[in-house]
Amino acid sequence: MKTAALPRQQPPGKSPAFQPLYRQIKALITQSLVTGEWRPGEPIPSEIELAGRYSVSQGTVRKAVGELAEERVLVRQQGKGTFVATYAEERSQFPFLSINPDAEPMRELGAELLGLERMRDPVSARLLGMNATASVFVLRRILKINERPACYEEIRLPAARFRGLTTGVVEQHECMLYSMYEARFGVRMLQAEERVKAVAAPPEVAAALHRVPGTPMLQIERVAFTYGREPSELRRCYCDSQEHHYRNAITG
Amino acid sequence: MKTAALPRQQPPGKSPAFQPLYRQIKALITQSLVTGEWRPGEPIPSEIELAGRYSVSQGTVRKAVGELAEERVLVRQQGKGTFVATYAEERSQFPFLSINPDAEPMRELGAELLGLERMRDPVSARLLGMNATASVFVLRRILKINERPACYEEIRLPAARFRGLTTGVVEQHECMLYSMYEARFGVRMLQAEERVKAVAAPPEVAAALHRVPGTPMLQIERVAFTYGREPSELRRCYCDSQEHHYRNAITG
DNA sequence: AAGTGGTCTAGACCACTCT
DNA sequence: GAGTGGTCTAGACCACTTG
Repeated sequence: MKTAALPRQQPPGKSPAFQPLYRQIKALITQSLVTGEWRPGEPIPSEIELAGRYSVSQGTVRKAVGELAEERVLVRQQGKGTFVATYAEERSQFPFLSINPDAEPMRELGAELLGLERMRDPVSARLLGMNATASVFVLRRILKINERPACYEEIRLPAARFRGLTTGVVEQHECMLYSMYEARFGVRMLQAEERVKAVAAPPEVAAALHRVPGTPMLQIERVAFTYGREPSELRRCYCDSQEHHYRNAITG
Repeated sequence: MKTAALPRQQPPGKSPAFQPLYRQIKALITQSLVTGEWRPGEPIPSEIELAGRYSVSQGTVRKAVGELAEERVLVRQQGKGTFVATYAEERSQFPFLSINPDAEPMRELGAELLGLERMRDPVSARLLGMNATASVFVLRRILKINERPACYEEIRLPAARFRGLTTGVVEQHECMLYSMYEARFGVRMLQAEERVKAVAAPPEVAAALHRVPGTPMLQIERVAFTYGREPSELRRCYCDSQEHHYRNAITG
């Protein structure tokens, strides 16, 4: 059986930047996602078509698509095709939400919008990889789990990426912010990093969650990333953990 | 090219319990790990040998081993072989540790043993999947990060699995409990689930960590699982989050 | 040089979905 | 029945490690 006489972008061996063929294919597919050639919810070409397009075997395409599927960038459905992942129709509700009720199951998520403003904030701008003078949107809301207030959230978004954001847009999508980001602004969040601390609730947070000031609460700081690991959202969340907890599954 | 005329343990199709061949191979390999045929740190047979042993192709073995490597049950080393994962020589220090210093990098982990007792505890026994009258070891200690006290931990272990545990054994392995479990008792932890809350520090915890009672602290409850997802360790940790935080990376 | 895992191909058959 | 992803095989070549 003859071997692929295909042009490799990097010769194997010494080169530190060498990537196997399937990684190169993976990068090409990712590129098509970034440029919007295939949009969330849409099918991408079949494996056989992609193999032809990139002049590699189906197996190589499978390995590239497999990694993207593992990262939940793509979703494979046997018999139907491979689709760009989307929050819109996904049954995997509540992306990135680690807060759960202690006793009951999570039934319903709601949000009460407190305010939306646009401002300059050099610290946030830096964390979002922007120029220090760039504007950010600041959105404050109360998260309700099973109809009880659970969290006070402050969300910071780069104004450049979210041009035209209004309270109307937010209210239209209720609590499904990530679904809104994707549908209205084409920004899909893929990863997030959180830092959790225990703090005494500041007065305005305590008031909003109907607790006495100073109640111990979880303070959760999150940075969320889009394609290419670009930071595109900052959150600071104060969570009342008297009836809720932060859940995490760790693997070795 | 002829197709495998091999005995499948489950005919494909309707059967809900059907598992592809590589999963069956994976189960057989896992079995050999459970029985101790291959022990932590040791190499398992080469892919070609395994293919012969199970009468499948190397590709099928690769897929089974690949999944186990992803789950960090096995470790592949190009040119050398495939090894059973172990904490002993691993550079991946501090398994399951989510606490990090805010400012400095994590340099050094230390522990001060407060006590070890054996007792009956029906609640813990139930969580560990044991008979309610079974005994558990209770181990209390203070975790020090970069030489500063950071956490107060209570650890509960099933006495049956950890027969012969003494303070001497614990002190000999210092803070490396998981490495000790593996080396002394053949119990390797693979997964853990944590629930985090913010609470006011109880008096004895506050005293141990040199804080005033009532200081907000993270309360982290953990269940850790061995092969086959058997719960084998319970932890409750109070963590002073004034100079530390709980870190979590979430993926989609 | 021999042995190991890592990549890639080519082709077969299967299960599933849709028309 | 046609098309899709899912599994499995067989064989080639590569990179890496060890003697």
